[in-house]
Amino acid sequence: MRAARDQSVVEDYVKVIYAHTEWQPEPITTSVLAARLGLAASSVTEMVKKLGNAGLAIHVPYGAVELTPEGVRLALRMLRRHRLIETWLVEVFSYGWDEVHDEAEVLEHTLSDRLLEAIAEQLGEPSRDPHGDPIPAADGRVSRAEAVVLRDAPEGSVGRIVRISDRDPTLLRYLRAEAIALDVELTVLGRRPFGGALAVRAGAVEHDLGDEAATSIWISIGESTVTSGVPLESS
Amino acid sequence: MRAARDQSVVEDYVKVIYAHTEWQPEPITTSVLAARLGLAASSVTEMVKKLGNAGLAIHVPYGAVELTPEGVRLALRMLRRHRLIETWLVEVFSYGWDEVHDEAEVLEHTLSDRLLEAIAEQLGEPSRDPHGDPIPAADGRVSRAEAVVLRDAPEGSVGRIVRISDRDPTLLRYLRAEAIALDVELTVLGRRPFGGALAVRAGAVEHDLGDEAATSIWISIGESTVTSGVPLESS
DNA sequence: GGTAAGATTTCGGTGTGCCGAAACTCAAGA
DNA sequence: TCTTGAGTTTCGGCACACCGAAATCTTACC
Repeated sequence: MRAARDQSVVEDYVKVIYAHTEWQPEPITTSVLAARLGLAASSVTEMVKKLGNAGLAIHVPYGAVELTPEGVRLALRMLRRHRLIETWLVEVFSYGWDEVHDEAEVLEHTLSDRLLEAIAEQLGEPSRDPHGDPIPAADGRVSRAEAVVLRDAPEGSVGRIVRISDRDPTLLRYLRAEAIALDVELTVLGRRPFGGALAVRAGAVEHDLGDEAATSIWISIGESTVTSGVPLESS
Repeated sequence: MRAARDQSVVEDYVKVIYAHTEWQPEPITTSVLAARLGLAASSVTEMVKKLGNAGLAIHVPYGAVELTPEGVRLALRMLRRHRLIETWLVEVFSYGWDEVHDEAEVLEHTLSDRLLEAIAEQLGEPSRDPHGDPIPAADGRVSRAEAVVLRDAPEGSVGRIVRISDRDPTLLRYLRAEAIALDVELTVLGRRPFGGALAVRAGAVEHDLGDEAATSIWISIGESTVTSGVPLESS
């Protein structure tokens, strides 16, 4: 009976489904979802069916998985929690930005709303987390810089780093050591031949970035901002 | 597989077993344990057997349940977590002492050691929680005031309130409204006839306390302190 | 010492989320 | 159009902590 009220599995699925479309448009497939969650594909198929019954997701068999508005609301709630907690750990407890993910992964499911909102207030309702990901407001609104992933940025373009994916802590440590951080201005110099590294200039220093780095860094070429979101009410 | 590494059920059992002997000597029975945990007696019997196999408890069938040194270590660790979290919620987030229990009950299982110790440091390593319960040190030592439960205090005795059980939030709110709090000096005036209320004086005010209150308040009639505990190392 | 009441354990069974293997679907290329 | 293999779902099964009912043990009292 314990798991009956343990919402956290559902929360994880929904969060990952949503996050997948946050910086690119393709909806997620069950196998990618399985890989992200570290589960067998068969488990995910079953669970996605349950999400469907719960009104959180829509899944055409053999097709992609998409969230209902209800699912989006829950996902935004979880993303708000995750990112507020990450920010809090960095600001209040001096965690490194490469050290916050695992702790947030657990706490996002267990802090009460009351405590979470108290923390948000102490932090002054921040709008982005230490990696540049937007923190949804309590009402579900999200505002983020319009951005392209570095790999797809045209040669010669100049932009400000607005997001660095937190998927790989090793990469985060490397980037920090190289002084590649949020809000740093980057110039895309060009790509080395034969699918090689991407050459960029950050400040006065030039770097050759591998594919993992080039797909983890997002730059904003301009100052436009996108606002979206679904009200959180019934979550 | 999720529950395989979910230690929190074990942690709850061990914590309750230990807490039962914290302020009185009788070891706990499976039925009392079941009542405290809100579970069926049969479930507890089974789980206690597993605690035995795990080397955390000793249970002679049909007898009481006692912790091994290993079990005590885990229990102290959990009590430290629970009570530090309660203290933290009161100090940093202005929770009322009647509001902290449920949140702590969840978070004690989910905060990392790193975060917990950071919190302890911010609080200045407190030695007792908002209800007067001792907070075990990180090394497992416990120091608490020697105390008797109010119901058993001899008539005429004078003592300082050193602990108020947090089991019933309603009672806590009532006591707060009556200005009966930690460190208040209490005089036991006597018992009303026929198992009636216990009359006490707190400051200048007299109160008639029912049995629930009289078994929830502990007073120290002297200044002696008891230190105990088992090193926490391998927990 | 026997016995009944109460406490405790055993037993069969449940829901949940997970897994691997087998069966199935679909789309791309021949 | 047919084939094929990658991707997906179905199926049988597992571990876990739990439950109620039935069986068993203990203890207190006669």
